[in-house]
Amino acid sequence: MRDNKPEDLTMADIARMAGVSESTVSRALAGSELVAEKTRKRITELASAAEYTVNEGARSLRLKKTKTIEVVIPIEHHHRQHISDPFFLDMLGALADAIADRDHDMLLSKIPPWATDKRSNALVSGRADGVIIIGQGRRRDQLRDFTNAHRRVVVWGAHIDNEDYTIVGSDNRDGGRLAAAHLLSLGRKRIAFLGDVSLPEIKLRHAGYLDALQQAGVTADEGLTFNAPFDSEEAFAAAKILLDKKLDFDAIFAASDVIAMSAIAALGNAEMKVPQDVSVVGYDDIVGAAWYSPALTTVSQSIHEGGEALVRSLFARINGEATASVILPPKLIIRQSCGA
Amino acid sequence: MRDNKPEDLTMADIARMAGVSESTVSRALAGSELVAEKTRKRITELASAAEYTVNEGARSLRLKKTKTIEVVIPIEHHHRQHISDPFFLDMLGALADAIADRDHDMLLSKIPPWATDKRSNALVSGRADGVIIIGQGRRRDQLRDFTNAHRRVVVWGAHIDNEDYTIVGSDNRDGGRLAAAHLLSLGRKRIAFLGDVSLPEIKLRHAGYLDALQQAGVTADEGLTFNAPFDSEEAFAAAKILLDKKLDFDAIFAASDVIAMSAIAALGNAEMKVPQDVSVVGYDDIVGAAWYSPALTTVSQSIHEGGEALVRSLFARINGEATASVILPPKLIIRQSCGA
DNA sequence: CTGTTAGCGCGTTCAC
DNA sequence: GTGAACGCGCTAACAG
Repeated sequence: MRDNKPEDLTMADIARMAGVSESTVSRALAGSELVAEKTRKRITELASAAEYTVNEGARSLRLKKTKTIEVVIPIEHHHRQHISDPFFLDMLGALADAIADRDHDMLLSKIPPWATDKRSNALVSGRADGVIIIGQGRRRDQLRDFTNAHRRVVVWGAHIDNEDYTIVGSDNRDGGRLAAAHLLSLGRKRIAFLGDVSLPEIKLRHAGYLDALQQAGVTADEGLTFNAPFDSEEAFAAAKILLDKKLDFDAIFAASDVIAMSAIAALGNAEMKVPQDVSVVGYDDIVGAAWYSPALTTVSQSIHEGGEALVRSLFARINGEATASVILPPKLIIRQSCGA
Repeated sequence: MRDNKPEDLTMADIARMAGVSESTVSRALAGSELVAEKTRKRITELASAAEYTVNEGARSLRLKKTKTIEVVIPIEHHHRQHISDPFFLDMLGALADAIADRDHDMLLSKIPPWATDKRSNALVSGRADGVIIIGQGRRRDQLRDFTNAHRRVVVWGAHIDNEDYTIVGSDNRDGGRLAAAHLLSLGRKRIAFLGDVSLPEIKLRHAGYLDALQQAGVTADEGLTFNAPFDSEEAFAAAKILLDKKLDFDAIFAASDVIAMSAIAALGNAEMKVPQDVSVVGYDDIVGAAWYSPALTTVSQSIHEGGEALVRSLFARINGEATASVILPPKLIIRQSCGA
C-alpha cells in the first residue's frame, strides 16, 4: 500500500540514489540531449526500478501548462437532472479519444463555467489549459460573456449569427431540411415536430423543417410543433397529446433520437404502427438507433468527427492561432422507422 | 481576451494592491478567523473586482491535495471501441454529482491505470487524490496488482472471493436469480441467456439464473447460453442464431438492457412478438428502458446509490479509514417485455 | 492580528 | 556534460 505521500519519491531522492544533481535527473527523464547517454540510461533505469514518477502538479506549476482539458456538459439540474441522452456519451467518447491522442487529461464537469457557485472554473483557476463546452444552453448571454473573456474555449452547438466565438457543430438547418424533405418525399404531409425550440440547435432543425415544407408547397400547421422542453418522459407525454387530441398527423420529426424513441413507444401503446401509420425520423444517430425496433431513420451528426474537430480547434486556440467555426454536414440515415 | 498567463494575476499582485502581505491575502481568501474582519472584506472585494482566482495548481502542490478524483472506464479499445452502453452515462452522472458535492473535480479516463503506455496514471503522478475504476475487466491480475499497490482506489464490479480490494456493486447473483425466477413464474421454461460470462459481474448473473432454474426443478440447457463477448451488434447476431437454428426457447434473460433491446429488435425482424412469443428481461434499468417498446422489464442496479457509495468509500480510504465492500440489493422492475 | 521565512517538486538559466 | 541557484504561486510555522 503506497499512496502515503511521505513514502512517495521525489526527484531529489532519485538524484541522491544516482549520485547526481536534481537537474541531471530532470534532464535525463526528459530525454534531453544535454546529458551523457550513459548517465541518462542509468538514471532512467534507476527511476523505473524505484517506480518513480514525476509529480505532474509541480511540473505544471513550473511549466505553466496543466496538460488537461476541461469538458463541460452543462446540465441545468433543477432537480439533479441527469445527463440522460446517449448523445453525450458518444460525444464524450469521441472527446476522450481526441484528447488522449494529444497526451492530455480530460476534466469533466456538469457545471457551466459561469455558474461559479462552488469552486471557480478549471480554466480560470489554472487547472485546465482550455475548455470545451457542449451545447449553448439557455443562457446565451452568459456564454457570450465567458467566451468574450477567455480565448481558450470552443463550443459545440448551433452556428448563430452575431456570435463570434468558435463553434463546432453540424448544419442543423440542413439536417432538419433533410429529415422533413425525406418524409415529404414519402407522401407524408402532416408532420409533427417534437423538440425544444428555445435551444439554438433545435431551433435551426425546426427552421429546416419549415424550409422543406415550404419548398414542397405544404402549409405548416403550428399546432403540430411541440416546443416544450423535454426529455424521454416529456416526449412521451407530448406524443400522447398528439394522440389524445386526435390531431391529424402522419409523421413525426423528432429533434433527437431519444425523443423519437419515446414517441414511438407512445404510439405503440396507442396501437399505432410505425412506420405504417406514422413515419418517424430522429436526430443524432446515437449508437442505439440502429438496434431499435423499428430501426430508427435519423440524421447523423458524425459525432466522432465533431469531437475531433472540437479538440483540434481548441488546441489551435491554445497555441494562439485564429480559428474559424466548423460546420459539419449532416447525413440522413434511412432505416425502418420512416417507412422507406 | 484573457488567458494569456502573463496577464494573469497572482496573489502577490493582490497583496501589493491591498498594501498587505501575501499571507494576509491567503488567509483572507481562505476565510481565516485570524484576519481582521475589515481587512478581510477589503481584500475579498478587491480580489473579486480584479477577477482574481487562486491558482489551484500551486495550491495543490503546497497542500499535497489535488481535490480531484480520477474515474476510469476501462474500455479495451482494439478498434477504438466506444463506451456505448448508457449504463456508463448513468454511472458517470451519479459520480459527477457525488464528487461535485464534495467539492472535487473529476478526471475521466478510458485507459486503465496499469496500461501505462502514455502518461502515467493520474493517481500515481499526483494529479488525483484517488481513483474509481468502473468494472473489473478481463485482466483481473493487473487489477489486483494495482489495488494491492495503492490504497486510494475503489472498484465497481462483482464481489468475488479472494479479492481484498474494496468493491461496490449490486448483488449480481441475486439479480440473475430475480430475473430468471420471474420468467419461470410466468411459465417460461426455455430461457436463453445472453451475456459475456467471462466478465465477473455477468458470470454471477448467469449463476443466479442457473440457481433459479435449479430451484424450479428445470434443467438448464447449455445450448441456450450465449457467452460470446458482445455489444449491440453482437447481441443482435446472437439472437439471430437463436432464431436461425430454430432453437426452442420462450424467453431471454439479457445481461444488460442494451443486449435486451438488440435482441428484441432481432426478434421483431423475425416477426416474433415480445412478450407474446418470447418474454425478455434485461439488466441495469438504464434511462431508456422505460421508454422502449415494449417497455423493458429489467433488474435495477440503483446506479445513483452505487455512485454515491463508490465516492463515499473512496473518500473514507483517502482519509485513511478502513472500508468494506458494499453490496447493493438489486430490484426487479416489471414492465411490459416479460408479459407480466 | 499581521509580516517574514521557508518550502511543496520541478525545470531552467547560468556558470563551471 | 553537470551542478547551483532561482522561482512557478501558494500556505503554514514562527515571530512579533
